[in-house]
Amino acid sequence: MVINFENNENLDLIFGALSDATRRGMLAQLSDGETNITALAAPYAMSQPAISKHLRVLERAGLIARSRRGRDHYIKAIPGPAEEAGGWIAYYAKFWRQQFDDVEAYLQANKGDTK
Amino acid sequence: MVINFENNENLDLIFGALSDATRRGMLAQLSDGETNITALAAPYAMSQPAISKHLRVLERAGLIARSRRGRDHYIKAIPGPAEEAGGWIAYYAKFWRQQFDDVEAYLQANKGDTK
DNA sequence: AAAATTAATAACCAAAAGGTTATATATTTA
DNA sequence: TAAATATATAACCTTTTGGTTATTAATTTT
Repeated sequence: MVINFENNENLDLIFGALSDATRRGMLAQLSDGETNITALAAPYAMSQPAISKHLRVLERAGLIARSRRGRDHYIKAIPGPAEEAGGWIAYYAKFWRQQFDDVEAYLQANKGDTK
Repeated sequence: MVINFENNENLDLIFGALSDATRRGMLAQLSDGETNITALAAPYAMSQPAISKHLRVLERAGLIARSRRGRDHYIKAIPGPAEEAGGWIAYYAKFWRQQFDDVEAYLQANKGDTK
């Protein structure tokens, strides 16, 4: 199965969601396991609706799932989408790295040359 | 050396830069090597200033470098920052995946249980 | 020297992002 | 049942983003 990275709208949402420190912090916190929103919000000096919006962004990107138990909403991380985004980076970074190192090697090899 | 992922403003810029399909397309194209801006812009149905702005975003994120030869600007990808962002994902995805699979395994194990 | 090409910059616009306060809804606790 | 708690939604505001056209600057080609 070849991954189709081109024109993938999911990647817009996933990378967009990851581009904010508050949301990355929430995801980091979720590496300890499922939490309710109040606990997730605790570290941030912002209003409750702001937290709610950040969670919607993460949800829309498919990075989290929500389940309700009474009045509490429990949030957990879903690994798939982030892995997909990580895959995009890993795929292309290999090529960039290759060229980068090639140029380095070339410069190194021709270091003592006269003009 | 332990990487400090917390409160890393670079990640804002890097993930933000990666959240747009045009910019991802440019980076993908740069996996073939250095190109001038005209060639880089060719696939996109947008004005030249728009291209210029996308390149500034990539540059600000540290994802590309520019060198001038005459009137041409040549662009190449710099692998480091993207690798850093990939590292962030890889680091946390491991935890998310672990929990995700643990829950799966639990549900599987208790499949036939009566209430 | 004039025309063409490559790219940046300025000024503008609409939509999206990230925040706020006020209010509503559901559930739990006292 | 009344109060407290957990969360969402609505309405609003400011800044950022992604695009445009018009213009400018530098270089190359004719």
